Amino acid sequence: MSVRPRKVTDRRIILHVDMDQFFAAVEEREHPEFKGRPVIVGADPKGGEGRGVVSTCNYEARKFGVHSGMPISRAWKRCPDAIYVRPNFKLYIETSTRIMKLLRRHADEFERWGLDEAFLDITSKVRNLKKARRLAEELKLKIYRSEKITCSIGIGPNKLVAKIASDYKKPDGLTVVGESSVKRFLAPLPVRRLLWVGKKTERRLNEMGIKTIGDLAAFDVSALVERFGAMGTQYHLFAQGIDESEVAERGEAKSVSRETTFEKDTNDYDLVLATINELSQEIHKEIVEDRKVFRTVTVKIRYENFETHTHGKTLPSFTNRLQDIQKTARELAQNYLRGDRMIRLVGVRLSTLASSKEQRTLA
DNA sequence: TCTGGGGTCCTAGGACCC
DNA sequence: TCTGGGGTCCTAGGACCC
Repeated sequence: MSVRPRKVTDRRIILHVDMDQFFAAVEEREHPEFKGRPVIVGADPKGGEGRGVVSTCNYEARKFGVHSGMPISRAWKRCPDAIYVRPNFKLYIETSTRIMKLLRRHADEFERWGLDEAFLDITSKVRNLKKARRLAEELKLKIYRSEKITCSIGIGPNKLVAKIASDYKKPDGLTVVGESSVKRFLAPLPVRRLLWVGKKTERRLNEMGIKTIGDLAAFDVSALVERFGAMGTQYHLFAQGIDESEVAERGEAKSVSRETTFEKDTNDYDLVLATINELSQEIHKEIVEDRKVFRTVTVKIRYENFETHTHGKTLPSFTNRLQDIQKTARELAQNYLRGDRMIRLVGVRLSTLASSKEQRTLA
C-alpha cells in the first residue's frame, strides 16, 4: 500500500450518512402493522417498573417527548400505549452490514461509526459539491429501494462538518456545506452539537458564557486551554470548523466486555460471583471464536447509588483460558463485596488483546 | 426522571528502569 | 545524604460516542 500523506491544503469532500431512527425503522419495516403508531425499542418497561433505557424510538413516539437514552420507566409514563420492543441486534447487524457494503463501494475511504452511521471520503469520486449532492441523492434512493429505510446525509469539507450537517435536517434530509459557508453554518448552533462536547463540557462552557459554536470560536484560546487542557485547543479548532482527521476504517477491537444490571439491587454476593462466572464464559467464547488472547482482566462494580468502580489486573503473559478470566475476575471483585453494600451492576472486560497468531511471536 | 450495554480515548499518578 | 530527567508500563476514573 502506498502511503502519500495528504497535504493540509488538499480539499476534501466528506459525506456522513446517518440512518433515521435505525432500530425503530427496521422494526417498522418488519412489522407493517406498527406503521403510524409510536414504537419504542429498548428495555422491557414492565408496566413502568422496568430498568434500563430507550434505545431508539420513532417520530410518533418523539411527539410524546420520548427520546433515546431516556429511562424506560419514564417513557412508559409519557406513552403507555406505544409499542415496546426488545432490540433484535441480529436483525440490525444484518441490515447494517448490507447498507455498509453498499456505501463502501462509493467511497475512496470508508469509516463505519456504530451500526447506523458512516463517513465516506468521496474526494476523487466527485469533482464538485453539485456532483457530491447527486451522489448523496443516489445513495439515499438505493438504500431506500433495497432496505425501505430512510437516512439523512451531510456533506462538508471534513468529518466534523459533515456529521453536524447530517444532523441539521432530519429525517430523510440532505445538507451540503461548502468550505466558504462553514463558519456561517456553525456559528448559530449550540456548542453541544460539536463532536466530543457532551453534557459535562456543555455545562462548563455555558458557565463561561459560551452558548453557541460562534461564541466558542470567538473565545480566547489560552483561557480555553487553562480550563480544558489540550482539549481546549481542539474545541477551539472545531468551533472554526477545522478538523483534519482522516476517514479510516477502524482496526480490531482493543477490548471485549460484558456487563449486566441486576433486576433488583443485590447484596447476595454468591449471585454476584455466579454472574461474574457467566459473563466470563460469554467473553471467553467470543475471544476464542475470534482467535484472540488477552493479558488484562478488569471488573466493574456499580453500587445502588450509581457509584461505579473498576479494578483491573494485567497478567504476566497472554492467555485465553476461561479459568484465568474467572479466577482473576473473582479476586478483583472481592474488594467490593463487603459491608453488605447493595450492588446494581457487575461487568467483566478483557484488554491488552492480541491475535493468537501474533501471540506466538510476542511470547 | 433515576439512569443499558458495547466500545474508545485521555489524564494523572505511581512503579520501575536507566 | 540527598536525589535529576526521561521513558514505559500499569491502574483508576471520567467523558464521550452510538
